[in-house]
Amino acid sequence: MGRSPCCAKEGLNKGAWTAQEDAILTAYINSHGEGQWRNLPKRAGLMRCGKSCRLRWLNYLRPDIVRGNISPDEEELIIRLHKLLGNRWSLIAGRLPGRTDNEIKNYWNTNLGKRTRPNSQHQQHRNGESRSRRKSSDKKVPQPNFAKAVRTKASKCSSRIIVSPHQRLPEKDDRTSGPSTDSTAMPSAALSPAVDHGMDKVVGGIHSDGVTGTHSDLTLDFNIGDNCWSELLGSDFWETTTMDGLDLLADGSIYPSW
DNA sequence: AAATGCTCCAACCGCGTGCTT
DNA sequence: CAAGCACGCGGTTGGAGCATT
Repeated sequence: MGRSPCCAKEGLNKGAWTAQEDAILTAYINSHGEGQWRNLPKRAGLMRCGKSCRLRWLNYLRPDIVRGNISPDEEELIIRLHKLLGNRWSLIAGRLPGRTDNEIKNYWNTNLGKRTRPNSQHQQHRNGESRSRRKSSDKKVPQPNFAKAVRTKASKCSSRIIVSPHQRLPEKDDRTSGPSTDSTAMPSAALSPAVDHGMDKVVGGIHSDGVTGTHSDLTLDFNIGDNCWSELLGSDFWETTTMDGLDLLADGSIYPSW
């Protein structure tokens, strides 16, 4: 099938977003809502590709984004979910309220990936000569001259900043008050039905308070098709996953037994 | 203090998929 | 049914800033 370019590339800004662009995009989405990404730049008056706008919104401007360091609980959860789901970053992100797939992917590539497989090709690539060589030779189109590009680099910080006041964070605080440091326990917010991604439905059915619940409440309804099962069976999932805390039902759903 | 190397993350790119025409 | 469109996803890259020499 022929594919048209996502947008006309001529005259569009690329690279870092300026504060002004951020403001325009935020204002537009606040008043018109998300979606229609292709037409959004034109309507909002942005010299950006729709894709770029979408990415900027989803990864940075969205009000419910949680910024700051990944907590140990989140890290644990990421590792577990990665064992379970592989590189399905969006699915994993759906289990971590306020975290974006991009952020988790970056975190994995820079931290967890290294730790779990220290001699990986990825690390060799990132640390090896190929990268430094690329840096000097592979030149892309120079970025346009922005008046002031916003470097949105997240600084290291010891505390998390919650942008949205109505965003309930994982019941971290609740749990820290108790002795529950069980490594098998998923942060309960991770079970919130925040995201439901098509075929890989990992629908956490849990009470909205995210605290109480029976087994049926906690059922992770893996709506897995044949292909996905064969993928799972063919992978090292059953070797790498301890499955402690997870029970497999005959209907294919997996629920935690803690 | 300067040069060089490395890390991290925002942003880009290309592809797959579902929906619409 | 095929073609085109729109969106979402995962992999990759660029470059600022930090660390080391």
